[in-house]
Amino acid sequence: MSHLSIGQLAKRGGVGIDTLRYYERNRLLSPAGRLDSGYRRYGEAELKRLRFIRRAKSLGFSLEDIRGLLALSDERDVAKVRKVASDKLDDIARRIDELERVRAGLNRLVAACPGHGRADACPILNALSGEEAS
Amino acid sequence: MSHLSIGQLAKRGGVGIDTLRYYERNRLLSPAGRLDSGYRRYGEAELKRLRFIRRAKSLGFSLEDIRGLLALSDERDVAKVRKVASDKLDDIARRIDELERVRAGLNRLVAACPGHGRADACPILNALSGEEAS
DNA sequence: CTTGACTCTGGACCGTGGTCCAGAGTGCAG
DNA sequence: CTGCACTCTGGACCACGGTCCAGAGTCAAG
Repeated sequence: MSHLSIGQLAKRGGVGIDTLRYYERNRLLSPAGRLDSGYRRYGEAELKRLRFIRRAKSLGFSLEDIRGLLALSDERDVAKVRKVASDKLDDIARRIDELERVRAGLNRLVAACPGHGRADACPILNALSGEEAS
Repeated sequence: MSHLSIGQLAKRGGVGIDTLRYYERNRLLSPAGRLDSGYRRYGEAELKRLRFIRRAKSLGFSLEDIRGLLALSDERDVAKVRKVASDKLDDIARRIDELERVRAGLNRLVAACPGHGRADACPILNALSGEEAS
């Protein structure tokens, strides 16, 4: 059952050993057991859990989010899982909107800047130091 | 010329006193001078520079970017200013693309999840713990 | 048995952008 | 002159997600 050392799990999960110990400290992933020596032992369940964590992270969930998702998954609470995912989606949408807003403003400035000539005529510098609101 | 105390500059710039001292430590904004007591004194130039910093920050520039922009502005190097802004625009576009990618993936999962029923049938949990790549 | 690779622990450190603290000194209004 | 608000310094601390370290102990192949 628990046939993986921490190094082997790290390799199979594509993370560093320190990351696994960090996850353990932060109650995301604990070893299935320990040898008498204190060496951690992991099994297939832990590998699956580690992959869950990695996938969720790549979808933009924080480790705290993931701790919640794992708990909901253990409780098999589909409605709450959906809510967490849906909230994260809103969060991502907000971040995109904000970046789009910034992009539009900056794009306008870059487009208006000839890239040469007097500094006084550079719309970028003017917008940054200028009197009027951006 | 240097009629502003740190507290007054902080108020007029909309930042905290500690932020000004932090900017000074990080070579972004230094006082115009000091009183014999060691109290910092700022003038209009520093207020303008502070507003420049705040505007640039709101456009997504890091403090390190801003340090560069301020130097370029002092050198009146319009071409380089334009390049920095243009690079930042690329950076923002990349971040937006990445978020869009994540949003699409998560959106697909949320849309497919009925929000009730067996946990085994929840596409979100399945995607996170599942065997196939997301 | 030896050797080399692995693992253990607790704690320090990274970058980013500040924020907060104690203890001492200063500026200004009344 | 008193009192209170302000400012000074150096350093610690926050979140986030790890990464790295020393010094000691362990495992497994040869």
